[in-house]
Amino acid sequence: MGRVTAESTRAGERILAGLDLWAEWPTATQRAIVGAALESFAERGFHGTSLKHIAQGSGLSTAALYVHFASKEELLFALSRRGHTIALELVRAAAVEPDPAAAMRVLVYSFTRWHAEQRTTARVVQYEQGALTAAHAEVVAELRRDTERVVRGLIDRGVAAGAFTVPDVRGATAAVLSLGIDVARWFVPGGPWTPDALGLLYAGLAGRMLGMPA
Amino acid sequence: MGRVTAESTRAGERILAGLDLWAEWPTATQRAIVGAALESFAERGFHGTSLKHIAQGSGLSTAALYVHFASKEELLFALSRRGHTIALELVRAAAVEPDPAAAMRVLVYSFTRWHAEQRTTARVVQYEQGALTAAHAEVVAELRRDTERVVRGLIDRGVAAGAFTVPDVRGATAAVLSLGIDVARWFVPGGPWTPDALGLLYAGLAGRMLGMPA
DNA sequence: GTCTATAGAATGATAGAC
DNA sequence: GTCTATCATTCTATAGAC
Repeated sequence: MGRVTAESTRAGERILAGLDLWAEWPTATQRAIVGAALESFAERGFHGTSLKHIAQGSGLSTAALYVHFASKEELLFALSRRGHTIALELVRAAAVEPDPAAAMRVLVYSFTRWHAEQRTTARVVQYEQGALTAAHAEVVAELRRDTERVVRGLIDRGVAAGAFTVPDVRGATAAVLSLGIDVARWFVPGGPWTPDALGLLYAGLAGRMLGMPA
Repeated sequence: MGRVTAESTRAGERILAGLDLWAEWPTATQRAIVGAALESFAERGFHGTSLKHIAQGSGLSTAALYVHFASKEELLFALSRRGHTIALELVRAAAVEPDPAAAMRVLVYSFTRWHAEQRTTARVVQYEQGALTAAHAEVVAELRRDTERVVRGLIDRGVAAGAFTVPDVRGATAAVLSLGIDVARWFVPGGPWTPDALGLLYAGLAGRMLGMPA
């Protein structure tokens, strides 16, 4: 199994390296604002964050923020959409691998590692949807449905190929996604696992859930 | 396996029936306040909830709330502590079963079903800790550590007895808890699973993760 | 124990100078 | 594009009548 895990790691690392959260915000000021908002939203939540937090975190006045973003909620939306897009691209990149078992290992490795490494972004993505306007919430809901469809499609493919054995494909999809997503809630750097080690561990556990031969 | 799942269901149902969230609040007014707070905290989060929400949800004025609770944060703390205590009692009751495999099935079934059935309470328990004062956060953190210890202890016992095979006991503990906890985030009544069906499904998936013979 | 009224602070967002 | 100043509102919590 050593070879297999090393391959998953390398493929997963390549995928993660190809994703850049910041591509949407080219200027230093934008990045300072988005970075400060990200930190505060992740730590205190959207409603627990005031513009003063974001202003102080980015070294600007509250008034200056409005030159770059129309409102606090628009700032959250931009962040949430970008994070959801990254997560979707991540699972899509993993799912292109033809062998379902290998694809699933890479997917769970990357998805888990991303939730650990980018814990701040992931928290906002996974837990602050309720603060969006209805129209904005629908945009990210569609991205979430796409992500879920990719994972479900891969499990379907694995079952059809005889690589996986699952009692309930939708249930297995929910479980695989839950493992990764919940990492954003509990993971703290400096604990028992590096993001890499956790990704490998969870790839193995997900494989067992899907009835993959060890 | 039909017999085994039926037994897990019955044992889990007995445990859930023995737990009463409301025992701490005997009067109708208290229950109205706590119920309204629970709904709003779960839907909008602590910081997204104003006293007006709670007052309107309970049919009282905002001033009347202060007769029953010292502050909004004390109300959250009372709720969070009670919910954490229920979750701890739940896993403890499941872990008394001598056979590790049976105990784990009952534990995952009950824990998952509780997070689905009591989704409102579970959301506040799992996602609003950050809004507590440092002193109150420490109280619930200790309850969480106790819960984690019970699950870890059961996995240790199963490994020692040869009933489970896991590469990393702490990692397996995190994964088993994550499966149940994350249900509070995504579960909606009326979807593809009843809380009972999801509990059974996840008990099976957790068993596979732990290397339990089917 | 409940109410109306309100204090006192903080909030999201805007106006207008530079 | 950034600032200081400020508006209008909302918030948690309290005062005092019943």
